[in-house]
Amino acid sequence: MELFAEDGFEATTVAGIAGRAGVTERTFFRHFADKREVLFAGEEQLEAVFVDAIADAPADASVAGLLVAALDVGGRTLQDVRSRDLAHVRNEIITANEQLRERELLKLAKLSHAVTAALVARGVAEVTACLAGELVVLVFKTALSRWIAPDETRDLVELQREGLAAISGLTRAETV
Amino acid sequence: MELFAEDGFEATTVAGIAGRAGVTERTFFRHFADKREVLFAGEEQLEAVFVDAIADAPADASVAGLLVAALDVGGRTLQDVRSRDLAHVRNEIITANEQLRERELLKLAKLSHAVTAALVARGVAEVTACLAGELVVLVFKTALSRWIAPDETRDLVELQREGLAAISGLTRAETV
DNA sequence: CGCGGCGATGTCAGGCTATGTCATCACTGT
DNA sequence: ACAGTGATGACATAGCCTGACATCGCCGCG
Repeated sequence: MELFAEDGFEATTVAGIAGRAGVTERTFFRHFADKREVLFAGEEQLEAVFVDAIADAPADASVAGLLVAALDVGGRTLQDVRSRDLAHVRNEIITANEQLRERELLKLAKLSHAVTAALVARGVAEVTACLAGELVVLVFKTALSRWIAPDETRDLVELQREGLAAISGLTRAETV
Repeated sequence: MELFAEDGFEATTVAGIAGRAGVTERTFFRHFADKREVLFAGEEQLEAVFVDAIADAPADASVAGLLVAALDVGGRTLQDVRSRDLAHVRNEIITANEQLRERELLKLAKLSHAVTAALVARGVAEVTACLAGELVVLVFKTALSRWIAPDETRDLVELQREGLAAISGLTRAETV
């Protein structure tokens, strides 16, 4: 993170990172699949939080209820584990580089896929679950990008609920 | 495409592609930014179609109307320019490789961004436009993945309308 | 205590992607 | 004929990533 913030992602070499960490380049690649992965360590854990929230929801919950549950627990967890400042720096690095943006999108897609699978496991129809999975991630990432804004004071969970409501409005209008 | 389908994306080298095309490796990189980009040539044109559809919509169209307009024109264009068979092969190659999936996500994100910008240009509020842009792409890609299925007989445009309606149902339920 | 397995790391070699630089060549308008 | 322009080839090189093998410290076991 230090090197990326200093020189930018592309200008930083793996050799440089390894050197700063006091290991060899080869060792670096034993810990991270590739250079970008450094910024996405622990992503599977967040995934697990979303999945568990869906699995642990009340048996009589509606699909929409499951979405809200996943978002609430997921949003709260992220807030706890990562400070807004750190999230902001990380975000600066990522948005400054296309390769990293790409990787982030992949991670979000995986999250979406995991949520979909969790919904299917609860008996939600395939197509619905797929759309719902996408929706959860859409709301999550949109809220996240607003949450890290310096002048934003609202809660991540609150922002997520707002986003969901906005989508509801958009799509309700469209069917008229 | 031939080489990718034969040996897979990773196994094919740029030297191989260039050789098959009768040019040097260096020349390959003058035409494509990187190895993945081969499969995404002409993506900006699709983007333009969506953007133009929004720009050219009736002045009194609602936001939801703009979304439908973009999806209808975009979906129809893709159907015309790319056969289902070709789209299927291309899709097989892409989904088989994570790097390519990554790149596709980036392209879709750019499409989303372009749609958002087009909406903003028509006076739609920033936040709404952003969500709507994501929504358009979500519906587009979901419909696309269903359209290329071998047993699917429906129209791409039809599938898009269906997806939009499904989302509407999902989010309407959630606000209750 | 000595020993062998095991996991993490270092070392070395090498392939592939991607870029910079310079030369060449065909084409074009004057 | 000539200079300009754009596409290509030839060459060199940095940097990413992987495979194969050696090394070292730790731990349990006899």
